[in-house]
Amino acid sequence: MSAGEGAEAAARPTMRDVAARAGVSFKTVSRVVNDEPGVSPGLRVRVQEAAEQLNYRHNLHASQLRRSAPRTLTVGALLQDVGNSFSAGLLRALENRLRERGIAVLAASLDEEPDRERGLVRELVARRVDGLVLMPATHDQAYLESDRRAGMSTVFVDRLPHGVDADSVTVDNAGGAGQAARHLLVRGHRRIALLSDLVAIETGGARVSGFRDALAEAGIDQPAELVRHGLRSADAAQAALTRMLALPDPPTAVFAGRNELSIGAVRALRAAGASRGVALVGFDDFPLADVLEPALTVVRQDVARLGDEVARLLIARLDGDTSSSVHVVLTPSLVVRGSGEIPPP
Amino acid sequence: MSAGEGAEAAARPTMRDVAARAGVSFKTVSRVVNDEPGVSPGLRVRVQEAAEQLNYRHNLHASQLRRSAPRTLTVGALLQDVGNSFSAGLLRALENRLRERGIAVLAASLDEEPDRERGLVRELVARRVDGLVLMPATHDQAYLESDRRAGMSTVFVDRLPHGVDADSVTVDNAGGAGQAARHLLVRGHRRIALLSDLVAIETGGARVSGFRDALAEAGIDQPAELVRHGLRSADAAQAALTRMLALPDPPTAVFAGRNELSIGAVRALRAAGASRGVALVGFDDFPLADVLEPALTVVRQDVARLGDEVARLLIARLDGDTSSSVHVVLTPSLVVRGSGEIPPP
DNA sequence: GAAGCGCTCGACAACGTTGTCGAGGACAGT
DNA sequence: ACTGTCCTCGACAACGTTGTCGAGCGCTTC
Repeated sequence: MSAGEGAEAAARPTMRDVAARAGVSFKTVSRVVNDEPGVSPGLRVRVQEAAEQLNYRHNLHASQLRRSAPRTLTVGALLQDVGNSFSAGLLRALENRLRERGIAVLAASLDEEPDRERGLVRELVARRVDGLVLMPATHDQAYLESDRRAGMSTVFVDRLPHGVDADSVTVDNAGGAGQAARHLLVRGHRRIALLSDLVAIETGGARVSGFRDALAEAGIDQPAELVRHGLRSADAAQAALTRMLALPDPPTAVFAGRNELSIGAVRALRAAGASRGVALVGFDDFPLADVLEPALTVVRQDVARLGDEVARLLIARLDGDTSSSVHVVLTPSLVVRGSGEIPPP
Repeated sequence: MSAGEGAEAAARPTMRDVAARAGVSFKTVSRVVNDEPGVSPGLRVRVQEAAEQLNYRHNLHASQLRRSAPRTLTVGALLQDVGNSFSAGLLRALENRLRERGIAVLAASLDEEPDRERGLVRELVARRVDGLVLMPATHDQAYLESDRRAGMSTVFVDRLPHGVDADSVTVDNAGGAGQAARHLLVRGHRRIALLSDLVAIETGGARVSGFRDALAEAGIDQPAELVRHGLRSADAAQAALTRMLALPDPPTAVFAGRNELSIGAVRALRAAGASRGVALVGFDDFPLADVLEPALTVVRQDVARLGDEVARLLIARLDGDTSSSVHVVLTPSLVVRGSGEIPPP
């Protein structure tokens, strides 16, 4: 209709077009665009005006292709699920630190699917990201080796690397779960239910073993009826705990290994009218934990801190730090709010 | 130490390297990598083996540069804050739909800062994203015009475009707030407090006017002491409502214009011991709204649906749809849970 | 006033890939 | 056996940019 044949997008102007309009060579345009020295002030403004008039936009792909030290100023963040509060908070913290350096973040979710991880890594490598932040869904990341050698910096987050020697920032899951267990034990609880996601997920497994080790130290052998693994959702946790509460000898306390499972547990206790009778400690804090009744006692991981550490390590690697791998372990803290301090009957 | 001078990253193999190893021309490698016809089966596997052995990785930047219909298969998502549940849920929904098409998402947060929006758009354009999903922080997006003409598809989300003719997917904020108001009115409330974020934020403004219009229709003139704008956080909302509850003639119901403000309101009511005495309706659902006591009645926006619609429109544009702009408006729904059904004293 | 220096600017190659075109060989039809 | 057609494959240019190098000019220095 208006311009040409309708759908045709006007071709973007290049440095050559700007050069023609300003009456200089396109190399001079390159110098101006990149703020390089060696252009007289008068010419510089003439070029800038020409660029402005033509709506010239620098092409980072062409630039990156030619540069001697190629940098896409892009990193990938492969997280468990960018929609959940843990991954989302982490992503946000990463963004804050990386943006200061002009680095953009390609974000994607893995949903605990190993194939998805491998496929997305391939894509990110094809896009030549400078770095990768990985919350792995696979159990062996040896496949990353060749791309790391080719210059892709990698930092693992929340879970340790396996089969590859890379930096990581994790949380002491076993220690945190142990804290939770002892918190309940000192208050006299002996029948404590354990709700857990897949133990194959590293963090979940560590929480389970940290928890059970603490019980074992106290000489308690947890019966199978009070343990449920493989709970993938709040609904599953709710159902599992509801069944336990109906046992002849129900638990007097509950430990939920992940925030969604805590929510399921709260619902189950609520439905059974046991909110104030059964103690509950969750792993992972979440926005409204303090306005529940009773307010939820949790083991909190500092997500912002986690993201900061990851960004710090990644930036150091991008800046050429080739020292040996660093493994930062953050200690989670127990936030006492009420639900975990309910005594046994 | 081990290889060369330490920090030196091994240069990545190119199609030429693969070609040399397979004993073919590099153009043949290109054909194999892109699954183009015209290569005999035998040669094809020989090339694939050579690529495998050298850990060859396709370079999307070089590819995109040369292609006649350049596509980076990347879109930008500029949202309010990728760390909050609304933006994060939206991002996740977008990702689901876009990944099916092999499109990656560059995500960033605007924090309601106009300069940040303009700067990030510049960056995304320099990266030649195929499309842009924008939850604008500016009040005029005319600056997008030239880039849109140059082929960047744009879909607005949550807020309408201004100064530019682009698709949008929004929620009927005024209608939703009106629903909330009428819900309280039919139960007999007359003194209803209004907690709102900056009215300059489009969605917030629409909610405020929808709410006040509904009150006006019922012949109610809301006194200034029951209205607070510019509340940027849960704490601010809590403080504001706490003051209102201390009035000689306190509100019998509260409408909170955003989920964080609802949380502040819950805390204020809790602290004043008024949880069961003052009705509360919030705008925006959030994960634990149903386990509060009383459970929170909210106006819910379907975030997944929002993301789906945005992705659908964006993909259509990427596929060359040049029909005139579409403005999808989703109707939010009132989720009745208890807090909004408390009668006036 | 000649030599030398420093600054500005442009010509050209190169980055890794895809698009175009044509060479060469196998095969079918006459 | 000859022509024509199809298929496979390679040579080369081009995408938009940066790196290298050298030409041209004005200025200082002895």
